[in-house]
Amino acid sequence: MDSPSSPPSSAPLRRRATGRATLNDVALAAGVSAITASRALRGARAVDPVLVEKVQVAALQLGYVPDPAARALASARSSHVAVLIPLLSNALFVELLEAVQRTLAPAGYQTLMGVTHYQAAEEEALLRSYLAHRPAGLLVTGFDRSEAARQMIARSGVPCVHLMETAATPGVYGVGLSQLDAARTITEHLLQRGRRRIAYVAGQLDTRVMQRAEGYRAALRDAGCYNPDLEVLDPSPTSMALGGQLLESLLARRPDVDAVFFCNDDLAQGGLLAALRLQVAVPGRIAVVGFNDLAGSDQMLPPLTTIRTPRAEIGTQAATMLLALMRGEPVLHSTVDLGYQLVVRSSS
Amino acid sequence: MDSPSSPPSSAPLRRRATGRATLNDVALAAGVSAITASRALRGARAVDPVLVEKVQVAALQLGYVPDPAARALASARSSHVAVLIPLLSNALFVELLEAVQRTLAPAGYQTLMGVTHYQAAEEEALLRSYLAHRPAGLLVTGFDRSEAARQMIARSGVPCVHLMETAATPGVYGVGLSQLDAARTITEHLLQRGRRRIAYVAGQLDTRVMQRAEGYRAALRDAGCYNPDLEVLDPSPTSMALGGQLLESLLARRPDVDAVFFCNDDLAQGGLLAALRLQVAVPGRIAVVGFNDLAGSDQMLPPLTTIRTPRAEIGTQAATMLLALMRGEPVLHSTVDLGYQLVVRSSS
DNA sequence: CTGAAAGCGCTTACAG
DNA sequence: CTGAAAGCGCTTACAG
Repeated sequence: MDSPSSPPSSAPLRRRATGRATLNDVALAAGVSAITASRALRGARAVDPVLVEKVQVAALQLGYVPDPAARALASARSSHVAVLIPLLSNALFVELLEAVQRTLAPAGYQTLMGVTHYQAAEEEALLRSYLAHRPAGLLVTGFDRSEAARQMIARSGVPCVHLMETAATPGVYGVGLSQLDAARTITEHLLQRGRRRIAYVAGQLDTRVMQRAEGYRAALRDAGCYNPDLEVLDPSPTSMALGGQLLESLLARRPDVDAVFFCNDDLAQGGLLAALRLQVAVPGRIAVVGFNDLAGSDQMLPPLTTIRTPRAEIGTQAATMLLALMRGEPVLHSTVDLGYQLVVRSSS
Repeated sequence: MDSPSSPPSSAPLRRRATGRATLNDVALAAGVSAITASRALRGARAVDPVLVEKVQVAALQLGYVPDPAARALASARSSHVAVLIPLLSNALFVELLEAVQRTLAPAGYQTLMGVTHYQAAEEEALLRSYLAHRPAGLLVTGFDRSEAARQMIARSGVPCVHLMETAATPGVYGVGLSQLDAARTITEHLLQRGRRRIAYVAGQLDTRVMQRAEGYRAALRDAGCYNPDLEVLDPSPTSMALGGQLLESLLARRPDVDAVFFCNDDLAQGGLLAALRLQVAVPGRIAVVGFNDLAGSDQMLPPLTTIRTPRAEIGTQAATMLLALMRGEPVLHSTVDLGYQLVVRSSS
């Protein structure tokens, strides 16, 4: 590293001493070359176990910590994984993110979070910015994105796993569940309880919400009960307040409705509270169900029937799959379907 | 993006062509030296406006994106800011985080999030790991941490701003509010409404929760109503379910209580639902108040009286302060108190 | 299984 | 206001 033949007369001066031990210091202390120290520490390639031991001891004694920037520059791979989620205000994505981070951190990867707000343009901007950092991997939510975003991902060559949905496209990696099947299941549950005029009340209207709408429709068509007039599709962001409003206007317009399937628990919780306020008996007059089983749904009055989605497990498995891809290990199943669970409580 | 003039075949072989334009390519195209291009692009030091223009045009044409790793290695400063929060399951911290990121991202900094779970050991581990990445700045929650953590921060020399609380320690930067004053205010509100047997029901018991307890005690002592028997301090993580349980056992033990101050809205929302379930009139028999004004509190039955904390503003201002510190700009006030707001709804 | 050389793409510090 | 030189701390690719 230091060429011994540069006599600048006065100062030996390493220009900016960082104070920290470098790989060279470790190599020197262990009596090996820098590259051997590097290999010993990374566990890459075969190195004489005796030397590995020596290097590890030296590293420990010197308190050596590899410099991520140097490593990234030399290897053209950073230790960052970018994770793009639509929203942070939805507990679902927060749990997903936490599970991802819990899996990636021990493997030495840093999570870079990006929030798209369900906007294609924001997703593109985030992708552009994060891809410039040459992340080692990418985790994105769902399959629905702009063609530009899709191409950026493809061209970057960065391994990418899709969260939350399942798709059979070969070469595309994903971990999730069938939103359609889950919605069909909970709708069938309502049918089995004898409900016939079942409304679907949705906000946000992102892809997954619309996939749920399809499941709802399929179940009702099969039962000969489908009525488009009972679909309430509002593009506003979901919230408890919106759930209450939508329920109230639905009841005013269609007093004969006997069940409401809210596209998520936020909306459903608000709907339940509005029913309480309006003195609409649940499940006496209307049954109410939600989707996701978020915190609080079991505390409602009455407790909410819903679909439990395995978001933590999705995060963990997606991160694990990404880890394999980043290491160049074979991934047997490019799509993993983690299923869902119907949680029947007293609201239906 | 693709350099149009890459000489093929007889390749002078840059060993690992990344394909991306480098600063040198930009400099060449602009007819200046690399260092001038660097300065022109960063806006550092004075550069002839004519040259700046040329460099910018060249950079644009070549689709030049600076390599963060190279920059970090050369300058010994990364573009990362580490943000340590206790929990992701509390909407408060999520909003804080989002505000921080929204402020930092446009300034070119990446946010590295860490979750401590209120554990000193986890915070130390995160600090150790993140500090190895030489972050440009640090954002931590509150002032309460282990001596080891404190020293790591101090020794690192990395600019650090503390979130959520206010403290007058010189040289220590913080943006927040007085948890004690806010708790005192809402307790006084209950006193003004004629309540006398006011309970404080808390979970988690982190520093801020205990500061609120102090505010509660101070207000009650001033009014001559303080009764330690009305304090319910449970170390469990807070949740709606816990709020319900704690209210129920409190009412069983002290049926004479006429108001309950829950340490946060999670607990209070659960308490309100439990009261509904138990047919305890609110505010008829007991008044109920919370803290933070989280989503849903305005939708409860009855809507919850609470303290609105300016967490988004705290995140924004803390990030802004950190930006100044990272740039070496003077920061006039090392502590910023953003206050709070008493939101009176029907539960009190 | 091990190493000498080169270089990743920037910025620092020093001159002019 | 501008630039030639050196080097940040690693890893790649090539030999042996």
